[in-house]
Amino acid sequence: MTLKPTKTVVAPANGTSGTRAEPPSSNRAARAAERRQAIIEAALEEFIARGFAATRLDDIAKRAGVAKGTIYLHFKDKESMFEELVRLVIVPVVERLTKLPPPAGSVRDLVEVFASTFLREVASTRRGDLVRLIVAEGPRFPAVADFYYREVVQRGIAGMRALIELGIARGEIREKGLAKFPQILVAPVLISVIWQSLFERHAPLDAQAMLRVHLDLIFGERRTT
Amino acid sequence: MTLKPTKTVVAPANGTSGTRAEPPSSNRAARAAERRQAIIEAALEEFIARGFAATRLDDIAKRAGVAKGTIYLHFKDKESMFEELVRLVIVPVVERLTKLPPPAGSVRDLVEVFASTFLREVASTRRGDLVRLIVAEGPRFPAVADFYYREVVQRGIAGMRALIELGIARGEIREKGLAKFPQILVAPVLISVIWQSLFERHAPLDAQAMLRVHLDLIFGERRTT
DNA sequence: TGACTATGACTGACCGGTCAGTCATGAATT
DNA sequence: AATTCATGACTGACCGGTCAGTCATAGTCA
Repeated sequence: MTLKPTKTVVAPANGTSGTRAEPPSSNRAARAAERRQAIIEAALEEFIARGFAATRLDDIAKRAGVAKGTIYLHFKDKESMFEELVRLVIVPVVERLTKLPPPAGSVRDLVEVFASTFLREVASTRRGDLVRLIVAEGPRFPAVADFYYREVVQRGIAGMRALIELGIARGEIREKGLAKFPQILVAPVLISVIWQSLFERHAPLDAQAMLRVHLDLIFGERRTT
Repeated sequence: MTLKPTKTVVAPANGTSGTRAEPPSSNRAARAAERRQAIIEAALEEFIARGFAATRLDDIAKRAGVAKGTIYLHFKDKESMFEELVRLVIVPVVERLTKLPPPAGSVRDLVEVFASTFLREVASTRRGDLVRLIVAEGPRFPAVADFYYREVVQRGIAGMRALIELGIARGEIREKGLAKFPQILVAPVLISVIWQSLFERHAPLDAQAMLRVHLDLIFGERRTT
């Protein structure tokens, strides 16, 4: 025990209490929650950058500004930490997207709003890499793949199908077969996400523009009478 | 390897030695090549199943029926082995696909033949998982990502674009914007590959059928008049 | 309020297993 | 005999997980 690490000075003030400049939030539970959050963010960052197997808990701890042991106060082990992490990040996004659609306007507009939101919220953020991470680690984490399928894919497909059927009923969509493969609707968005994280530096892709072209394919050329 | 105490067979002179021996490859170079091939296949299998970091060289060796040291007679280390592996698997596929298109028939037929071949040759084989592997490990192996971009993606995009422009010129394709985003053309195929390796067990996907619907979108409903 | 104690969040040195890479040994080939 | 190839026991670095000890904080009492 030679040096006393600075510890307390780390946290950026939460700015709640004006009088006291208290770097660490005072309350114990609050501090714990903060640390937990820091661990989650650090872990996400590291897992995305290195993949599950190559990520070192020491690095997560260092990035989170926490000792390694602390991680084990919040998570059982590396594996369940990873699984829980995915849930923690996905759930709020799904919730956001779920309660999005205001049932008005043309189907095309609906889809466009939806997909654009997705692009903005997911494709161009850290969450985009999370999708890649799931693709990468899914086969080795059935629990993660299952969860992702149930919470995201299945719902997404169902929603898309409903929209497509509506579009067909209203005569906006000509291609009937599309209802059997809603995947086609989102394929370019997915491709954008993967493209960006792999080839952005070779050839950046204008995801929004690509999406528009794709929707033109499905709904016919922009018919803004 | 119960090898007969045979001789070389490489003999320059006429067959002084027995004209025997090929069940177990006799020639030394041939045997080495065989082992190399076995290592490559085993490694591919393991890397696909576990990812780069989690793959053990001991397992590769065991699967290849070879001692670990032997691997190092053929590859510098784990990392360059992985990179070389990707090249070794991709190159022949690219060659096959490159020399495929016989320039005849409608553009739609051309595209359909091409994509179907791709589905058959890639999506439903071990090579499909290789695509997922590249997506997974790409960010950590710039060399692999670069190679893949140059050899596969760039060429593929260029080829698709040429086809699309031809289709537009011939009036088969209405949507002009497609030429700017050839990615859209192959998006469903890529999605198929990823879908199969992640969700096959939840909900198998008829890739060929999906492809047909997608092509209907682009070329208009089957117009076999 | 101030002093004293109990709590448990947090730490980080440590342990044990794992695994990439090496190399002395022996076998096969020339 | 000399050379080339293959082997697998071995080494040492690395890393997930542990736990005895520390100390800020909350609780208790006067």
